[in-house]
Amino acid sequence: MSAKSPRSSVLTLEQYLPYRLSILSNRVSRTIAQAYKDKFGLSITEWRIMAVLGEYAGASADEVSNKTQIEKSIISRAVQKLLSRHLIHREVDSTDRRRQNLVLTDIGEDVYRQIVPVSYDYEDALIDCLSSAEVEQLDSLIEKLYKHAGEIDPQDQ
Amino acid sequence: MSAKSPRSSVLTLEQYLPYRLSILSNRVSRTIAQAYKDKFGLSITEWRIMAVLGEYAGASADEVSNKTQIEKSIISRAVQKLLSRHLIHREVDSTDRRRQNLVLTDIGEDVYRQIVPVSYDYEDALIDCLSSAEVEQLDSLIEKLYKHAGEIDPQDQ
DNA sequence: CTAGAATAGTTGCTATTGCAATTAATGGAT
DNA sequence: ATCCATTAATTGCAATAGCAACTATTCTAG
Repeated sequence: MSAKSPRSSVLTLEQYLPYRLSILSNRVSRTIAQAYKDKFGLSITEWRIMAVLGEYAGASADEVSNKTQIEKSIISRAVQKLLSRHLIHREVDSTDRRRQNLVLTDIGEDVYRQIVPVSYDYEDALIDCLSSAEVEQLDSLIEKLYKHAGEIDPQDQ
Repeated sequence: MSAKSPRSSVLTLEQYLPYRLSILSNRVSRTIAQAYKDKFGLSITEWRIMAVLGEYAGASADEVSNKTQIEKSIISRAVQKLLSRHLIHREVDSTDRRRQNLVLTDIGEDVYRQIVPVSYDYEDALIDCLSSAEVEQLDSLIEKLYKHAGEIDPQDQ
C-alpha cells in the first residue's frame, strides 16, 4: 500500500523520492569523505574496507565487496593502496589458495581507532535534528525500502 | 535531540546511517539508471538535466547544477551530449551574455513525456512497501536531514 | 580421476568524476 | 570610466569507476 500526490505530466524533481534520496546521500557522503581525506588521507572506499576489517578481521576481498556493495575491481585496487600504506595485511588462506585473508595491521588498527569516533561524531551531529523516535522510524523505513528495492530490481542479486 | 545505541570502539557499517543511506540510494539509482539507459540511452545526469528543464524551461547550466547538486563540469559535459543528440537547445541570454538558456527541443519534450511516467512507475513500485503515513514520515525525515546536513557541512554553500 | 562449472582475485580498457585553472562577461565601488 | 571581485561556463588533467576478459584454484557430476 502506498500513496503520493496525484501524478502530473511534469516531474517535480524536488518531490521525487529517488532524487531526494540521492541528493541527501551525496551531501552526507561528501561531507564525510572530506573529513576522512583531510584527516587520514583515505577515500570513502578505503575507509569502508577498513571498517569491514575492523568488524570482520580476516575477511576476503570478495566478502568485503559483498558487505560494502562495492564492485570487486574497485575493492581490489583499493586493497592494493591500503597494502602499500601498510594499513592492512593479507595472506593466502591455508585451506583455499584462491582466497586471501585481509586484516588490519597495527598501524591500520591505530588509524581505525581514530576514525571510529570521528564517524560516530558525524552521525550524532547529523541525527541531532531528529528525536529518538524519528531515528527509529528512519532506520525502519530505510530497511524496508532497501529490501524492497532489491526485490524490484530485476538484476539485483 | 537524538538517540542511538551506545557507542562502541567498533563501527558496525550495517548500522551506520550515512552508510545505509548511501547503499539504499545507490541501489535505487542503479535500478533507475539501467531503465533510462536501456530505454532512452540517457544517463541519470542527462535525465536529471532534462527533468529540470521540463520544470524550468530556460534554466542555465548553473541553475541546473544548483537544483541537481551535480557539479558544474559534469553538467557542462552532459549538456554537450544532450545538444549533440538534439534533445535540448541553448541560446545566449539577451541581457547577460555569460548565461546560456537551456530548453528542451521538440524531440526532447517527446522523450521527456515518455520518461515521466516510467519514473513515476518506479517511484510507485518503490514506495509500494510503505503506508501513506510512512511515505509522509519519510519525506519529512529526508527534508530535515537534508537541511541539517547542509548546516553541518562546513563548506556546503 | 577428469572435464567443466563455479569462485576469488586481478587487470585492460574506456567512461566518468571532480578539482583547479581558464576564458569571458558583468557588477560595484570609487 | 577603471579596477577588482564575482559569476557563468568550459576545459585540462589525474583519479576513480565499472564492465568484461583473464588467470588460478576449487568444487562437482559422472
